Amino acid sequence: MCGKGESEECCPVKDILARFGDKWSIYTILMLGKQEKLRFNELKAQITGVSQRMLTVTLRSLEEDGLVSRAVYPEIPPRVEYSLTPLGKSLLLQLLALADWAKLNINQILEARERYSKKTQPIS
Amino acid sequence: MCGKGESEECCPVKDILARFGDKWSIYTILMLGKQEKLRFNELKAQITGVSQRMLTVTLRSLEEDGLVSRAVYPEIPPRVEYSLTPLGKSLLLQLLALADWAKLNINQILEARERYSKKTQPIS
DNA sequence: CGGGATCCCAGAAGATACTG
DNA sequence: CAGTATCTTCTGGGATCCCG
Repeated sequence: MCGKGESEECCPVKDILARFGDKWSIYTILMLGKQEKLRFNELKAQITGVSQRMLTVTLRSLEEDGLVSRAVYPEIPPRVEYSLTPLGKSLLLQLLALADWAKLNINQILEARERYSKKTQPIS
Repeated sequence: MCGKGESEECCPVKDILARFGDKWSIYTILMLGKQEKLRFNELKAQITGVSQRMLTVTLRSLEEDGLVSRAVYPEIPPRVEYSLTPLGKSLLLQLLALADWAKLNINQILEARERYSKKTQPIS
């Protein structure tokens, strides 16, 4: 059962989602899913608002979980390429399904939000 | 394309996930998926570590997005029952798929983490 | 070029107390 | 019982500087 005793152990979902439930991980995975191999600054350019620090942190975390692999080429100037591991690709499939759901239902959610704001703030 | 210009608009995924990508939303949805109808304190008891404030906030947010419905019974003492809306149930399906993925791959991830920690800290 | 290290702040979230 | 209000504490994440 979930949530009765040690929620961490019995419910890996929470643990897993705690990892890529942050601001940038999912984005990063989706980007790497589109293009197979990307260099640091290519990724940074595509993820729009991300700072280099957060991208570094995110990539490290994904690497730690075995979702992303990091290839360093000892050249001058240095080159580092990131790509999804097989595990990362299998997660990608789930995220794409979730993305499809989101695209399909975004309007319903936006409508619900409007209805909600009108219900709580019938002011003016 | 995602991430080139207005990432919010072109990628509803991010927006959606920003909503239930927090600490408790997914848990809450999974709980409501199991039991159909739950009162506030029942939920609170099952979600283990959640504070009553965070549960309130989470439920409000889910209600606002039309994922959860809230039924208030004007009794003494008051009773409030929460349940998933049809939209919430459709999301539940996605989350269950994600949960399955997590359960299936949690070991690989844990192994990857161990490998990583040994790679970076060969100390002692 | 691809980061690591440090500083700092806003906002998220916990604890506690009060209320209809 | 199911919240709201307030206070405090903690953490995510931006800015900046530096280094191989």
